[in-house]
Amino acid sequence: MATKNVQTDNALDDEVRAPVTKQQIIDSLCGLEKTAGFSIRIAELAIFEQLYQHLKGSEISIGEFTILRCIGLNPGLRQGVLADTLHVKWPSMTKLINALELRRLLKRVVPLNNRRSVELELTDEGQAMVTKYAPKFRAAESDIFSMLDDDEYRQLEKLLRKAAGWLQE
Amino acid sequence: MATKNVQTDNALDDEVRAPVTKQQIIDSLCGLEKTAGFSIRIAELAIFEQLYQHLKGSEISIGEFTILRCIGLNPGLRQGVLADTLHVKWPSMTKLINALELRRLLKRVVPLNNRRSVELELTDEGQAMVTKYAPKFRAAESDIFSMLDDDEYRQLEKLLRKAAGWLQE
DNA sequence: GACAAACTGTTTCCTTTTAAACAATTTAAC
DNA sequence: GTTAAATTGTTTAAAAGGAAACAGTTTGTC
Repeated sequence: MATKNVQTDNALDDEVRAPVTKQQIIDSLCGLEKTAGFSIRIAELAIFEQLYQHLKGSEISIGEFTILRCIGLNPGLRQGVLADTLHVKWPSMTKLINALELRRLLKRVVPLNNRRSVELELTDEGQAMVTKYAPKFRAAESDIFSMLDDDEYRQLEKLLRKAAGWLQE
Repeated sequence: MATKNVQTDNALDDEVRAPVTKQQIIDSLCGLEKTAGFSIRIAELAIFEQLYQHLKGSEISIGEFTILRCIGLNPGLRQGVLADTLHVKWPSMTKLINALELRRLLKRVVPLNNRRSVELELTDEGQAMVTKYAPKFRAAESDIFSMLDDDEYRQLEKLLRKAAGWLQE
């Protein structure tokens, strides 16, 4: 009896299904209908791995830069609104803002008319940091999305913004 | 002296910069050039919050379903390749696969010709789970992306897939 | 064949993120 | 006015995720 050779069948199968590449796996799932949710997750993770590589060694992380830029463009922004906008939970935002405040990149201002809330403003150092790193982020973005031509990039941006905006409130 | 009223200036500012909505903050950042990286992150987070809501109470999470579907479409898939494809680290994949194996939704098969590696296959229960939940995921997807018409949806999927695929290897 | 190097996963430990409970302030109802 | 409910953040405890070190297996070199 050849009972010892049970696994041989699998060894045979191996030759059939052989080396599966990441691209083939992606394609197999994307071949199904309605898989933008999957695609957007994979794309986002891939893009942020790249962005992290581009910017490692910087004084600020991607998330910190985003927070500073939001505040710079919207002075007086409340902390909770910022958290909700960026889809991070309030406790996480508390820690992030604490760290940035300690580094004197932003200020907490408690307004007279609502002492529960916290309004955020950049310090001069914070503004300088945004100014310094904005070009680096733009360059990284161009590099990472080099597989798309200008039209495709704009189209993608438009569609993403429509999706994100719609789901926002 | 009115030194006590220092904060009054801020109270005045409040009226000017007033209530900032999430949409306005998104718009302020998207108004800049080269912000697809930001948009894709916000969109992805928003979409997965929705998807989570649609599917909470299910027997399997979004990630678990994705793993099972990948294995179902690519039987014999190696664990490390799957991890790299889905952009999770190997230790995380070990935990996920352990849990799914304990629930008897998949099998680990160690091939004779390479006893280092682990090939993954669905059990009948695992296959049944995929079959059961696939329609629910499709329905959730349709609902979540209802802001896009068919053309826009297909275009988005195409662009995301191009970006993800390009960055994959 | 024996030893070094590469491959493939796993374990351990630490950081980050989240959920749940808490505290302070304001608004609303009576 | 007082008390109940809503708003806005913070703290604490638990879960998830990742980096570094580890272990077993295979391949290549002498």
